[in-house]
Amino acid sequence: MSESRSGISGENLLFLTDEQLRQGIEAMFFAYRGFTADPDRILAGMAYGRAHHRAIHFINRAPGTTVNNLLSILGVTKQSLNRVLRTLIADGLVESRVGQSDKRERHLYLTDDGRALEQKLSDAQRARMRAAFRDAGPEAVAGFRTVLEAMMDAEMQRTYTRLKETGS
Amino acid sequence: MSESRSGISGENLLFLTDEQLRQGIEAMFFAYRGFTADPDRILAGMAYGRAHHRAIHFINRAPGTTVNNLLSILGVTKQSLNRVLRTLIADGLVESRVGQSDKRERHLYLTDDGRALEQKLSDAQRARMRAAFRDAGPEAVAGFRTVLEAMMDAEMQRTYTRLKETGS
DNA sequence: TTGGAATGTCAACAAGGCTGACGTAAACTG
DNA sequence: CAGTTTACGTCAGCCTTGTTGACATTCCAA
Repeated sequence: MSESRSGISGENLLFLTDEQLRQGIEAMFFAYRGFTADPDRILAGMAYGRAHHRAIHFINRAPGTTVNNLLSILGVTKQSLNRVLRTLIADGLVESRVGQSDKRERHLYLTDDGRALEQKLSDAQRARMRAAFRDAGPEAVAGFRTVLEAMMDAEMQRTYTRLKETGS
Repeated sequence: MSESRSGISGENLLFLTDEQLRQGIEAMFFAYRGFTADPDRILAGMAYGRAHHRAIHFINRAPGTTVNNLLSILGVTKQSLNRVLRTLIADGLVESRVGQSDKRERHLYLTDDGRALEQKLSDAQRARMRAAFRDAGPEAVAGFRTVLEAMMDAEMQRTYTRLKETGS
């Protein structure tokens, strides 16, 4: 099950060696640390953490999203999300509007302050991503995205694609 | 600073637009969830969490590593790591041997039980990685690794490379 | 022999997950 | 219209995993 399987079939499968997979695993681990490092540093000063960043990111990405929708994107419980949203709303970074057609729903929007923080955080995160993309080149970037997409749960893959199409 | 910069230079820089970067960011977010999902599920049953998995992984990867070395790989405080190590040692998954040349140091090894758990966890994680690699193909995998490496902090890049060379 | 390094441990705390229970208002449904 | 379901909020309590600060021990090295 965890045997090396080099060069047994027609194509070259050396990239599927356990050693290669392990390197991929470690690359994910170390890279994710870098990925979150810059926004984390900014947030450390304030009373916010990574969870706030995620909420702000996806509210900005899909303005007017409902709480339930955000919940399914973030993959946490409503209690967990609520704790974060409560502080963001209290601090005037997020606005929660009662739905028009369905008044049970709350639609979430960033305020001007919220957008300002979002900019600051994603500028920092994008700067690193941009440097990495530039260093690696367009073909490496395409491969990067292909592998990441294949690594997602099926449901998250759909969410990711939906967001991608909404974006541009 | 966060302006789109498409097609201004000689080469095609469309892959560096803010929209592309944002998609990269979201891909990392969703993929990392998938990346940790399988081991997390296994660990949920036991009294262990992701921190235990990480410790076990790197002790297996570099048997005999000192606590300090592990600390710098994992990037947490000694108190945090110690809490994890203590339970692993108490449960007989990790063995801590006093150093021979320097008796202040503790060298860490997996026991047979520890190796068994490591196998179980990394089998699960590798299965997903293998499927993703296979779907994406060798060139995408190469790109994936190039971008991830460029995304790491410089220090982690060195750690990653050192481990990589030790491995094979 | 003394200072500093490596390690371990105690205490306290915070972020951010989780479950369970409960309440309210709105919408849906028979 | 009555009853059920849905969306959301909230309280209480728990867990893991991170943090600081303080302090003890052991041992190497100047």
